[in-house]
Amino acid sequence: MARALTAKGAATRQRIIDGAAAEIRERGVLTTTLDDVCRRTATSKGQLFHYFPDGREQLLLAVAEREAERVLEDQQPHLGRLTTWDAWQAWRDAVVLRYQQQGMNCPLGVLITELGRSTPAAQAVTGRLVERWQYELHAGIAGMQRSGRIAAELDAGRTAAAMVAAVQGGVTILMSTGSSAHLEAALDTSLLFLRLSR
Amino acid sequence: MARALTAKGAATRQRIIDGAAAEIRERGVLTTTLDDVCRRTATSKGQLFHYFPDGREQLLLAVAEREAERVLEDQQPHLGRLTTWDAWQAWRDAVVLRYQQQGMNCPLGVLITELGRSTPAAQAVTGRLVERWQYELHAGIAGMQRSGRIAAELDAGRTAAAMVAAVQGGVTILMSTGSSAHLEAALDTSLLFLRLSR
DNA sequence: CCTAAAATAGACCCGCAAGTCCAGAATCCT
DNA sequence: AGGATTCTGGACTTGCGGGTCTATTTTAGG
Repeated sequence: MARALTAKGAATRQRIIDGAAAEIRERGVLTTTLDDVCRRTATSKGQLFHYFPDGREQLLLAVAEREAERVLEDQQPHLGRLTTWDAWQAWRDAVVLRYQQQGMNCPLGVLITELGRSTPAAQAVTGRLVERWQYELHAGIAGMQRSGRIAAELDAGRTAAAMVAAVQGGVTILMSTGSSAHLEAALDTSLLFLRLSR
Repeated sequence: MARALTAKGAATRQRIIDGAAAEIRERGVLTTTLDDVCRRTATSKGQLFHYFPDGREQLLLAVAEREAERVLEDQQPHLGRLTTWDAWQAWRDAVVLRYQQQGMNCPLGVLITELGRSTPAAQAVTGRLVERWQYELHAGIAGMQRSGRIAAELDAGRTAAAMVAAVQGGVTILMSTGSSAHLEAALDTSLLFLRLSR
């Protein structure tokens, strides 16, 4: 892809991704058409296929990558500094708040279910996200172990994996029921577990 | 729906649901067309719309209800008899096995994400499933508390909610990455938590 | 400036799949 | 038996949306 891209072109391309992401967040992947994206971003089909020659699928993948970034960004700066119990609590609150605000639309989740089956590229996006997320939690737990606030015997890697799963599940349930009760229970129970292990 | 339904008619209707469910399990909701279902179940468009006047959406909802039943059925008899640690372990193994076999296709999950946004009926299906699932786990925990194997102070309801979320998340990650590591970590950590609390 | 490349516009094509319709076969009921 | 009802088949319509094509405008840069 030795593609020449002027500043204006790059801006348009980004505008398309952002607009598509917003549209998807509001109305879902399935009901979002390329014409919708064009209307919203004040672009034309020509431009869309100019910047995404492989069409819809390529655009969705770009959106998925962007949304995956957001997932982690929105947990910062807490996620990167899980060195005290207060920090863990702040992180927990940030996660709950973020997903309560997003409500029942999880663009990333739907994108993955739509793309994941066919494209290995989409699977890679999810894989990397889960990996990074788990890595951050792992680092947090390990740090707390070093400072003696969590028992050293605890398997930090497995516990981090379990926490990622718990949050993911809480979000999924929030998505389909509208209630954040499960997400909160999952987070609180996870934190309680970390405390208990000591 | 004061609809007359002969025995033959009811059988055909069921055959359509089963065939659609199988097709969806194999190839996904998005790529399953009504013609696919007709071909597989040796029926015609006429029949399909005869039994599901509201078309595709109504059929998908019926399939979702059926799949929701399966989710709980496949965890039995373990889920109903969580009275010993061995039983919990057997349940854990059953869940892991079931989803490993299902692989990356979670018909229910995709059905919900496709239907959930629009239809409140689909939301109700999910809601009921989560509720019943959580109820069973709650009962199991409460029983273990009564027999003194789990600390009485533990909030059984919230813990059950957290476990449902954890399993759900593990399944979601299994779906998009193909690895059951997170599901297993989530289940094992949950059980460890129950044991630890004592 | 002037030219080549990139950006933009939007009309058009085309296939697919949901949904319609009607005719004919099987069945129920009394 | 026979009329009503339900069941079945499949050809047909229709709309939507992804993707193509070409003409025009804008920008880069020498």
